[in-house]
Amino acid sequence: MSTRIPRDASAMRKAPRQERSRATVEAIVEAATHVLGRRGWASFTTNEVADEAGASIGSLYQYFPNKLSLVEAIRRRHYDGVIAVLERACAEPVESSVDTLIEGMMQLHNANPSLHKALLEETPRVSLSAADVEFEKEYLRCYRSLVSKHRKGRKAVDNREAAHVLAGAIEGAVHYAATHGFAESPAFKQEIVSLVRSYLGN
Amino acid sequence: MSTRIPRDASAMRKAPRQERSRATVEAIVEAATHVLGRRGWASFTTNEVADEAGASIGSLYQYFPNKLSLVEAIRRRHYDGVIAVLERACAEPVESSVDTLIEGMMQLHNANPSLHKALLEETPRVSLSAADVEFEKEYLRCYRSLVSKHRKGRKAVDNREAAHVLAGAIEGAVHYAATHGFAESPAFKQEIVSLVRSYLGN
Amino acid sequence: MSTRIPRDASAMRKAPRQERSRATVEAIVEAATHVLGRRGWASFTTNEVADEAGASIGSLYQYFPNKLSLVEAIRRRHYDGVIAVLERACAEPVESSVDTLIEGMMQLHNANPSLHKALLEETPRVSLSAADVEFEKEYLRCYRSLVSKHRKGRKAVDNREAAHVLAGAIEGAVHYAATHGFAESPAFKQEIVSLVRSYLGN
Amino acid sequence: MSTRIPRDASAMRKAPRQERSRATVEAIVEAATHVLGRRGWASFTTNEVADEAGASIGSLYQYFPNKLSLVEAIRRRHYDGVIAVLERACAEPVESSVDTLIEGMMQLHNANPSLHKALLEETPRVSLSAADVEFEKEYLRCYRSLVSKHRKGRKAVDNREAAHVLAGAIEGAVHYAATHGFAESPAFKQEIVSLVRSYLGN
DNA sequence: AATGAATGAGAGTTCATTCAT
DNA sequence: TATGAATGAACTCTCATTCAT
Repeated sequence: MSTRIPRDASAMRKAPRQERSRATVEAIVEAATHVLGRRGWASFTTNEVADEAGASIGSLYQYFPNKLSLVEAIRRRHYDGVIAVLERACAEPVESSVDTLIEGMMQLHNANPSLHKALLEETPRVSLSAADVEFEKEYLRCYRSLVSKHRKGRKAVDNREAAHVLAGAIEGAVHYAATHGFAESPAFKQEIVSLVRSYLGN
Repeated sequence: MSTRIPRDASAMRKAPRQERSRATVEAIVEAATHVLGRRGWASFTTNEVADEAGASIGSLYQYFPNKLSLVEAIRRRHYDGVIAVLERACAEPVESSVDTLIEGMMQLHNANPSLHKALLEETPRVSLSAADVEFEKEYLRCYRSLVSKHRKGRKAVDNREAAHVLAGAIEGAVHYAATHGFAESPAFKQEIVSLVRSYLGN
Repeated sequence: MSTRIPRDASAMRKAPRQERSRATVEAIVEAATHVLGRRGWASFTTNEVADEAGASIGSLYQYFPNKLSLVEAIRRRHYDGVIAVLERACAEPVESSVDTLIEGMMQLHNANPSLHKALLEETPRVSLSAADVEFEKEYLRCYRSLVSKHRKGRKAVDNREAAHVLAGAIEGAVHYAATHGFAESPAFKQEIVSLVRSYLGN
Repeated sequence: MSTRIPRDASAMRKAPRQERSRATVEAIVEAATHVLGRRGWASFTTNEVADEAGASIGSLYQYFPNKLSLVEAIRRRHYDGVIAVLERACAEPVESSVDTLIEGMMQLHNANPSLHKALLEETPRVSLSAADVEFEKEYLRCYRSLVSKHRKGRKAVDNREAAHVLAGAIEGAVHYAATHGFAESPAFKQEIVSLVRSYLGN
């Protein structure tokens, strides 16, 4: 069935109160991650997720309002990883920050390539949940901070635009690497680094 | 039903021989394009495509072995557009080639944003059809030629790597522009151009 | 599952064009009638209907958009029967019209008591389909005509109100008879007739 | 799930002994009444009832063996109201009794129309619980008494039949009024009164 | 006595695909 | 060659009910 897309996919149906249920939710998200990586979105079924989590399908739906919300939970975790990498890079001195950034991004995407392919290329994006908006804001804040650190004296408006371009370009290059088998290549990584460096003027 | 993905998605079941058949096939691909843009992959149904094409579902399956092959046909057309842009850029003198390239890519993605979103973010990629491989080869040949034209005197191996990075980065930046509402902004386009120029050393 | 009620339950998804499909639709409605009578609404399942009709579940949904639409089709047939009885009664001379009316109504409800119980007491009513409105209009037209034939010289407004009351009362009495085991009793029928007669003033 | 109907729906699992329990049971029935009126039978869920009652689902099942028993409790209250109206009417002098009866019935059905619609048209009737039988007996006793008061000198057998017919007709007419928007109309009420009066011979 | 997490059978519905006409 | 009726596996999701705590 072609996955009628609901609008409210991001919210959890109810928060787990007891310790027991928190573990259940955790196991479900864990299982969903495995299943999505293994099968891809097209064959991702809620029953298999529940099975793998060792929970009943009923329990799954007690906490997740629909299939898509499982993937949104996974996406949220991915976002957390991205933000962490960005913040780590920002905290570095200028010289090493780009290296740290690209290294971190490559690791993130290469940790589970098929999962990220499914997440980025197959799963329908829900139309801007609150969490999405929050992520985007944080994400761009980091990129802007990075850009302005490298390009002292430029106009803020330009830096803002540059942050967008940089974000898109890095994501594209890293994703390309991950899907074309260059994820482990240090030379490829270096090449991305030099793309970023030359753009930022170092 | 979870869209069991077949292997032979790209081949057409049989080539249309008569004039009438060719028109039918054309109408079907046209319709598929509309439906995919309108509904997204999740609600893309072969019956709606046949309907919109003014053909019967039976006729559709006479020419396309399965649902995915419809999308592959669309993707092929997109590829043709990409190659055309690349070749146009290559044919230009060095100074204007980057501008032409980015301009062309932006137009391509912005002509039908929802279609491209569906094509790039939702539709499962068939595992390397012959056409895919062919496209990739041509695509990279163009990028390599572009890179080497700008970076005279560098080693071929490095240029090959640079071509990959450039391809990924441009795709990422352009896709970012298209999905974040910057597609019409000349300033954004200029920013991408300057990313590419600084990387290529001009 | 507690039968989320859809709004568009009355329309058929598509009209059967060929002879073959007309037969299928007919068989499905027939089967639905049996199943509803046998099981009641609570255990009325689309799969059993398809089974009993000798059709596949897919065929059923090709013509009926959802479970409720099956019952609406049945209800429409019941309505047709009611109208037929009313028109027959109207066509009679005044003296025998009430008798004919009650007789017909009793037969209608007693032909398949469990079906009518399910139809009238269990099945959710869809909020006023076009067919419903049409039926109500015709239904009341008949009752008004009946009332005014008996009560010459009364005001039309009063007759209109009387038609409503009469309709409700007859339905109630007949339904009571059917559900309490008096459906075959001529004495009971006569008692209803005398209720109606005394009200209409004959 | 298709609402497997249990036999023992009416019995309460255990009688509430303490004051607190009695309050809980009261709150649950109250909540069930609201939910049934608000949602209709199709979307009436035990979990929502418990929620609205401020009790846990476990507590609910401590006092009510199943979902249907909740509705039976509601139905019992409705029955009590009906009997009260009937007894009030019986206690009146002949001249005013019919008026009192119809007035009371109209009020009863119009107090919460959607609840009564759900109760009478949607909720499956359990096959003759003891309470049902008890109610029916009392109900008919009242109607018989009313009939015989008006129709002195008729045969008891006829009066018994008339009581049935009258009960059915009044219920039908009142229900018709409630579901067709005439519940507040004094003229409509008068019309029902005159139906009853003419039947009873006054 | 009360809680609420867990269960899971089973329902409705879709849609890619086939094949008789 | 074209049609469109027919198929049915497979999937999502609900909710009455139980039972460990």
